[in-house]
Amino acid sequence: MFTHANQAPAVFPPLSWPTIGATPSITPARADEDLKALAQIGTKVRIGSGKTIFNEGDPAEFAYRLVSGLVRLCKHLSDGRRQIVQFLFPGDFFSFMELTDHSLTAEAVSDVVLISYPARQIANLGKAKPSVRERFLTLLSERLRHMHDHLMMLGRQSATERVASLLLLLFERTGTDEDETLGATMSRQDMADYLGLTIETVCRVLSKFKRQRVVGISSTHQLTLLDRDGLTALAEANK
Amino acid sequence: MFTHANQAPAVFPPLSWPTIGATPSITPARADEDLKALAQIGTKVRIGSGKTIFNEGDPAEFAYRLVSGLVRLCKHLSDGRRQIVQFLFPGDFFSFMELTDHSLTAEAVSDVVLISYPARQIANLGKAKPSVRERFLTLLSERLRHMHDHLMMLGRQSATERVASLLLLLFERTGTDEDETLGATMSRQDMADYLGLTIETVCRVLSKFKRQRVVGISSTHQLTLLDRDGLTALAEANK
DNA sequence: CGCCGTGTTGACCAGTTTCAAGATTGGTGG
DNA sequence: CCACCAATCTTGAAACTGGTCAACACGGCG
Repeated sequence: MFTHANQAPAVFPPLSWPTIGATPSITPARADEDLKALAQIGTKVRIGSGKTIFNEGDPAEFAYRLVSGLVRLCKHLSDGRRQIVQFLFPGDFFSFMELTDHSLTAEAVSDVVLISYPARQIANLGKAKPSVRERFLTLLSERLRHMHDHLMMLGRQSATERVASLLLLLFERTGTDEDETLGATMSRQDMADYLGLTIETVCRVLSKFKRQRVVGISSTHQLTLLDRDGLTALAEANK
Repeated sequence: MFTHANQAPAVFPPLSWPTIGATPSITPARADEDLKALAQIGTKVRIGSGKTIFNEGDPAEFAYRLVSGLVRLCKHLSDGRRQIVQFLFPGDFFSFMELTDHSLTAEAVSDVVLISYPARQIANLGKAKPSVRERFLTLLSERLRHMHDHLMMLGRQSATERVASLLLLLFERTGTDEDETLGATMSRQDMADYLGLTIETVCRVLSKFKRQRVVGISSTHQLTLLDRDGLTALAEANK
């Protein structure tokens, strides 16, 4: 259902840590070791499409790694407004390093398989293995950086730029090449709530992209990447 | 020039870590110890208003703590659009835990005094004292949470709600009480770039607030907090 | 086969931006 | 000390982007 982003033909779960910037102190051997240690304490969980994994405010008793499917992390306002803060793809860790309560709600966008790790054991592992802690820290930093881009997008970019950016992200993270169809599928509402737009605006921009032959839209609303460079040009703004 | 947020009448720099959520494992004694260790490796620096402290992409050779004044962290687009990601107040740490390069530009909003710590020594201190590392990690987590709120603001809130939120933040962080005037001062452009709005919109909203007697605006554009509850109601949206 | 949920499109509307004209303050130099 | 200039803030009017409301299309499912 989902393709794994740029990864060696690995079985579930992906056997590597997410690619992160050069971290000289962490050798591949060490990485594998860490992964093994983690594997010891994880439990596989299945979640149906649309189900809530945890709510904002719940005590953060587990950390997770997504194996397959798509998850959204979002924030809700009392009047129903919603902002999606992050989409999670297979291989992604989430809810690590939460202080005490979850600061976001996690929901399954599709049927999902994930591995849950008791927070307590993660903490212990962190104490025992500095390299693991180091790695989560790096993950946090990366997250922060992505957040900066998201802020810029919501604060300063047009609807066209936003939609183009999201599509690029989706094609990127699912390893979709030109002329391939996006494996991951999400509703227009999800796109809109990630982009700070309405469903209708997302639709209109997608229609425009279709007319411009940058993406294809099938009868079942599946998206095909037709012209990556064209899309990149539309997302523009990148720096 | 700047008042310190809810802090004991302390000399510069504030002698406490920023208040963070309950962290049972860190005792006050330990905290003081950490601060002392940090103080060993810091150097005081003075930066003039408007000057750049570091640019996005520069190698991250130092971490900082703001002593007095106001700093903005921002991202620039090639066409000049700008998004302010965070304002820093006295006592705030920044640029800790950067991977290799700075992901944001830091500029002095006012004349500023800060303490710079060589990244290398911070790393060493982190290795030697897990409690320090723990603390920076918590700071990162807190930052991430605040970022979620900022995202929601830019993605889903009206101009009125945004301006009200920023004012609340400023009054809060500078410890301004009702009928007091905001110590920290920033241009309308800075407000606009934090809020994802234009100068003119910020002006209009502020004028409205003035008419509603929620804030006062002096002839030198200084802001006075008149009705905190009124402002809170306007920021609404909170959850 | 026909309903239901989601996506698409159009017409109209609202909030925000853009453009442009003052107003006010602070600084500079006569 | 005052006139003038530059920078910033404020306000108004018009333009525009994106939002709202509403109709319709279409595929999935009972």
